[in-house]
Amino acid sequence: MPINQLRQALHDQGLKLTRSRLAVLQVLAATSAHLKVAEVHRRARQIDGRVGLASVYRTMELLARLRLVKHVHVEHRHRHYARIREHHGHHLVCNGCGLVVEFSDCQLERLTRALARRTKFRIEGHCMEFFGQCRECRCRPASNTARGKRKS
Amino acid sequence: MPINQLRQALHDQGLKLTRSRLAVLQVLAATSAHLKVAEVHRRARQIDGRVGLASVYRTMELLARLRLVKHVHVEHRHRHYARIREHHGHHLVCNGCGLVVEFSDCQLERLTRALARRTKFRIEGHCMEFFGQCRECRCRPASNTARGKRKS
DNA sequence: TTCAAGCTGAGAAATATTCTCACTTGAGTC
DNA sequence: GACTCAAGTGAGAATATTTCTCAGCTTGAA
Ligand SMILES: [Zn+2]
Ligand SMILES: [Zn+2]
Ligand SMILES: [Zn+2]
Ligand SMILES: [Zn+2]
Repeated sequence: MPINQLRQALHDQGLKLTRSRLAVLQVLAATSAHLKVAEVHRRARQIDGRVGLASVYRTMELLARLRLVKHVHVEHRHRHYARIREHHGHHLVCNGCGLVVEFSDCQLERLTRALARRTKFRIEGHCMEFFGQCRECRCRPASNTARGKRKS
Repeated sequence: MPINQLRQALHDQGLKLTRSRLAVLQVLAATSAHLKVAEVHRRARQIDGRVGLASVYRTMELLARLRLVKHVHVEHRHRHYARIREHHGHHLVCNGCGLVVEFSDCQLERLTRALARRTKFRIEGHCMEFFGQCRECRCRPASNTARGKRKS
């Protein structure tokens, strides 16, 4: 999302484009892996040393509300986020290096309808994720720091 | 899963069927909603007052390893589990009362193959969940304690 | 420049989960 | 039943993550 469009989106809700938010956005723009909040914070500080952890939490929550990021359900104790670029995006996640590939052709409409009919639920949404090993991690199984990324 | 089959499954791994585990299993057998660990603990204590919280955590982890329960990705701060009955089960979750309906016809094989081809990932698994309102909660939107269940 | 929300960072607080350890128990063997 | 011992336990401490609080700072508009 271009920065001016974002500024507009924030403005529409009476929100400001602040130092901290800019730093976090730069961090997200520079990676294609999912990150835990503490890691976003660490990287944001390299851009602007004054950014506080609480603000990163607040910003990630805001970005999730604006649908610019999304939880990834890796089985860690902490929350991981990945960027969203596509409108109705789902994620394919590499268990080795954290690389995230997005796709939007989830083809779940038919399943949704069938389930709704069968269960009498009003279905309001779904989450779907795939996980595995990316090409790079598959070819280099010994190293667990592919792409120079540490665990995060 | 009948109790003797479970005893056998535990035995095969050198594990025991203990008081705490039995209490947790009874709790799970008695509900069709997803539960957070603290709630499983509360209910287990009604069956056997000596059950400790740590044991419930350990038991849920064990049951997840045995594929008898599974995480549900509700957006709370704590972990929720739901029973698994079907072999390759996915969950449809009611946001109102926590009711979980299981289904296994996920029809993702084709999508999996297409994604693998396109991204060069080796795909090792997926998670998929649907959420919405069950019939009962849809008809009674004012109350948030449908089925006498409190938040958990 | 001035102003008023909106935001901020720091640290405290709340909450969830894991760990530790001395004691207990389940289940096999006699 | 009594004996054995590894597996399991409960209590509470420890750890980790996330949220809250609040006095002061910033952003964006006038
Ligand atoms: Zn990888
Ligand atoms: Zn979808
Ligand atoms: Zn319901
Ligand atoms: Zn499936």
